[in-house]
Amino acid sequence: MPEGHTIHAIAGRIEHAFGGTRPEVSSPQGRFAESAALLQGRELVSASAAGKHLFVEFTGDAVVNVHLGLIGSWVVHPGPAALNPVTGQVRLRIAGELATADLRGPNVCALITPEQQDAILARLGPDPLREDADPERARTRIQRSRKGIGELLMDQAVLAGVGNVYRCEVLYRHRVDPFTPGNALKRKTFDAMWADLVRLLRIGLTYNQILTMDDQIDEAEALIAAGDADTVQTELTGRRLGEHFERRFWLYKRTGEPCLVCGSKVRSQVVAGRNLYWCGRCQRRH
DNA sequence: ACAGTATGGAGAT
DNA sequence: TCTCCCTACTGTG
Repeated sequence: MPEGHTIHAIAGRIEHAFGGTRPEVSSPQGRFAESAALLQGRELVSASAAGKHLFVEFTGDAVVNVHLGLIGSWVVHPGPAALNPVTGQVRLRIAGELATADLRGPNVCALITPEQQDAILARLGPDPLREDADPERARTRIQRSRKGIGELLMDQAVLAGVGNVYRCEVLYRHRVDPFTPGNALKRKTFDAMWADLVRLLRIGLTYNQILTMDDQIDEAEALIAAGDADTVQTELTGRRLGEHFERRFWLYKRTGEPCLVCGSKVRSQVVAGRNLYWCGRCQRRH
């Protein structure tokens, strides 16, 4: 269930739970056992995210690089390992007195060096969730490309952290035809979509849920303004995953159903390896 | 029991 | 463009 907001949320929880401590590191499943043994007894310095990549840094220039892929998950449970029995395929477990974090089904779980981490960072486009993101890098690449914007948004070298739901929904929110060539996309349109992604991903990160409907966004921002966000971000496990708001989108997985604005049937087609949903009437080149 | 699905991406062809 | 990997859960027989 991971787009960039999920990965940043996990990094925050890992750092909050284990930063500055020397947790137990193990691989109940066995597939990361050798590396886990090397990390045992070291201090966990920090956890951070870039796009959909997660980095957990330990002392001694050891970095665990995790990529959840399509089906991975990393859940931080309250309480020590003794109170959290292993179930299923746990590739990596990090456990301390206060929390236990179980990683399952990752696409990547590897022990790397800081240099290798730099190499990964270098090939990622700007991440709307990072303060150091430079949207001009993404804009330049898009405006030099003849590929459709619906394809470019999924290219992590162009823009890091956006996945299939945010791609479909942000294009709809700005009424942009997904097949608009990058070099035909207006600068103003890109700037507006980038600003929107920054906003949407932040809300998604805070509530552990992708929200793209205006009424839900307004409600979430009101809760954040009222201080609710502090509660959410300091909880070990975050909000009960996906339960805080009703699951509802403009287009995502609504093939054949009426567009919520014009009523014409939502269309879908595989683009960049995943199902793209769009409205052929509302979304235009601009 | 088995098939199908999932907010991803790499490598082969 | 296809094929494969990773895991858990849902629906069907």
